[in-house]
Amino acid sequence: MAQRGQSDAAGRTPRAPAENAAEITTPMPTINGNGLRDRARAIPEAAVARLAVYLRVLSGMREQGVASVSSEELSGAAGVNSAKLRKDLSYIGSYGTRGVGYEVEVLVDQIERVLGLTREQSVAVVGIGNLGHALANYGGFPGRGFPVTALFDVDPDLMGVPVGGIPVDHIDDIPKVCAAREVTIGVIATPPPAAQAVCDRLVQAGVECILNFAPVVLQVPETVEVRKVDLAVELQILSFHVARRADHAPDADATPAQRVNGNAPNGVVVRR
Amino acid sequence: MAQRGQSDAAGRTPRAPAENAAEITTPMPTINGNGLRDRARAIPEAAVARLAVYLRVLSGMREQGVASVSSEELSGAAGVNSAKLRKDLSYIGSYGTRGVGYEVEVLVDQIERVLGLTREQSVAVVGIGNLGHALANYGGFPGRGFPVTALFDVDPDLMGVPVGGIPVDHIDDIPKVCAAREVTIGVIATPPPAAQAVCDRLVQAGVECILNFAPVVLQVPETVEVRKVDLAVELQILSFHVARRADHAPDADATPAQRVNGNAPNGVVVRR
DNA sequence: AGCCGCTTGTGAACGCAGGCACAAAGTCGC
DNA sequence: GCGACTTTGTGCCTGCGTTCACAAGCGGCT
Ligand SMILES: NC(=O)c1ccc[n+]([C@@H]2O[C@H](COP(=O)([O-])OP(=O)(O)OC[C@H]3O[C@@H](n4cnc5c(N)ncnc54)[C@H](O)[C@@H]3O)[C@@H](O)[C@H]2O)c1
Ligand SMILES: NC(=O)c1ccc[n+]([C@@H]2O[C@H](COP(=O)([O-])OP(=O)(O)OC[C@H]3O[C@@H](n4cnc5c(N)ncnc54)[C@H](O)[C@@H]3O)[C@@H](O)[C@H]2O)c1
Repeated sequence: MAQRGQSDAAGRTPRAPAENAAEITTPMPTINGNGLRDRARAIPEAAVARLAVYLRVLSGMREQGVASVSSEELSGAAGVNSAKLRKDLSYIGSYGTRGVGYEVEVLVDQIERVLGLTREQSVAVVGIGNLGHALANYGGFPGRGFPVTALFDVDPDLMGVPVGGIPVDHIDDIPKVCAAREVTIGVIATPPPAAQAVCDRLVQAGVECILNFAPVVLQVPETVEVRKVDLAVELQILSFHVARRADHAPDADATPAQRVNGNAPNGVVVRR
Repeated sequence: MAQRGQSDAAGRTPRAPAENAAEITTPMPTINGNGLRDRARAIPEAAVARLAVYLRVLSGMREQGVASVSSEELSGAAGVNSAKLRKDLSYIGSYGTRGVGYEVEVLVDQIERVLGLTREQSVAVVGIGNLGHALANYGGFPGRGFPVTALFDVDPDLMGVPVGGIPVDHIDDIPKVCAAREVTIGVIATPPPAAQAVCDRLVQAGVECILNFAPVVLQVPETVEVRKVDLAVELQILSFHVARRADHAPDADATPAQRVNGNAPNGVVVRR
């Protein structure tokens, strides 16, 4: 029960009910209009998420001097099925060598290309509280092509104070600062009531990608991409599994199917 | 293009390739063995994630004195399709009144029941650095039934220091402390290299639900549920959309399909 | 009291994503 | 240079999740 695929509900913040169909179900000629253009669009979002994971694993391998990997090795390290991995990679092209595997260097380059990481994406964080501080101080982003270049808040005490090396600006300066620093991604870490207003400001400043930590459903134009990180929801999903397990376990034969081949009943498994 | 469903790749950390089949494809009598028990298991995980969102929206409504909602209103506020909302709610039972809608109070209670929120889930955070501090200080968790009751780290300077009102313990005390405080959920906020070891300790201490912030694929027994929050991946997905857009935009008619019916064709929507 | 309109709950259809399994393809050994 | 082995790339099939659309059910209005 621990795993299952990994299709899941996630960050995407839906909005109008209609464009759903519009996005993918474009009447039909989805693939006709223009083969090339649709190539990029054709990569399933789930695959994109996994590509990002592969990229991290591959980067680690490259650092350790690994020159080439097979789909089996890479999929193992990334925690996915090898067929899925190959299919994911096939979305971005054919860069493997049959009978051998993939060149780490090549894969890294290609995935970076597809994910748009060849160009650095400048990030702005709005709401420099507990979470905002953590994000601003985090060293993992700049190293991966996402330099945090702007911080915003409304608290007068924070104005000009450098956090993680960057001074905090007032949110009124969002348009000016974002334009100057070519911010492409906005991160919202304000209290929930302020989130929508902050979002609107970012959008007005031309930011088209938003990562939202506030537990609020943001309303945005269709041109803007929002992803939501909702920790309370994550905990509740885990809680659901606890509850489910509680309903299952007491009942004698409830879990046989899983134990049969799932579970190393007595401890074991792991094998990391 | 901004939306689309919200099925996505997400937190689930896969592992062995097999239990997939075990989990859902139980030979067949999935629904036979026992109708009731399978009810709970039958709720799609994607639906569980949305239920958590509905719950938050409903809680807000209740606080504002709203007594009843229609599926249309609620789905609008939650940013989903109304049919999907109704189907999600139908997984947990029939608590609506045709022609009228749902009683807010009832829905809140029922969703809480299904998500296992009737019992408080005690949370432990491991790795009290930037992120760990933010989590420990966050007031949103206790209020939602997830009291943070234990903090762990290895840094001697942190031992005993209270963060968010709770003193930090050494990770060697994980078994003892987790047992005493009945921790059911473990949150990993350590550097990546330490994550697997910490995870193993938590599992050994009997924690069966883990929320992992370290960009690492954790290996766990099948009995343990892991969800991953990977901010770098989130940013990369956003980056992908920037790149995609760059490929699309210059091209004249790239977005017509979406605009055609993408935009709240019949007004509706928005109304925030 | 009965009818009308509104909203739920769900059956059925559709489409995407995942997984299996194999043919194509290229390499290495001899 | 040829054969056999290895691993990729992908066609096909299966199944979940989403959406549509409508019948059933309930309250209110006349
Ligand atoms: N801290 C966590 O671990 C955590 C966990 C889950 C969710 N969240 C969510 O993340 C968000 C931030 O959490 P936090 O703990 O950092 O909160 P916080 O209260 O510590 O910080 C919020 C910051 O936002 C600033 N702010 C307030 N209104 C603003 C506005 N209109 N424009 C710009 N800045 C504004 C405040 O001055 C403050 O610095 C909240 O929505 C919270 O629900 C936080
Ligand atoms: N800070 C962020 O915004 C952010 C963003 C994305 C991901 N992350 C990830 O979250 C994790 C934590 O990030 P952070 O910025 O808080 O790091 P940090 O370095 O600030 O804190 C890490 C903490 O873990 C403790 N630690 C180290 N080894 C440990 C061990 N074996 N057992 C227990 N504790 C141990 C350290 O003492 C330190 O207090 C990292 O894996 C990071 O990649 C953080």
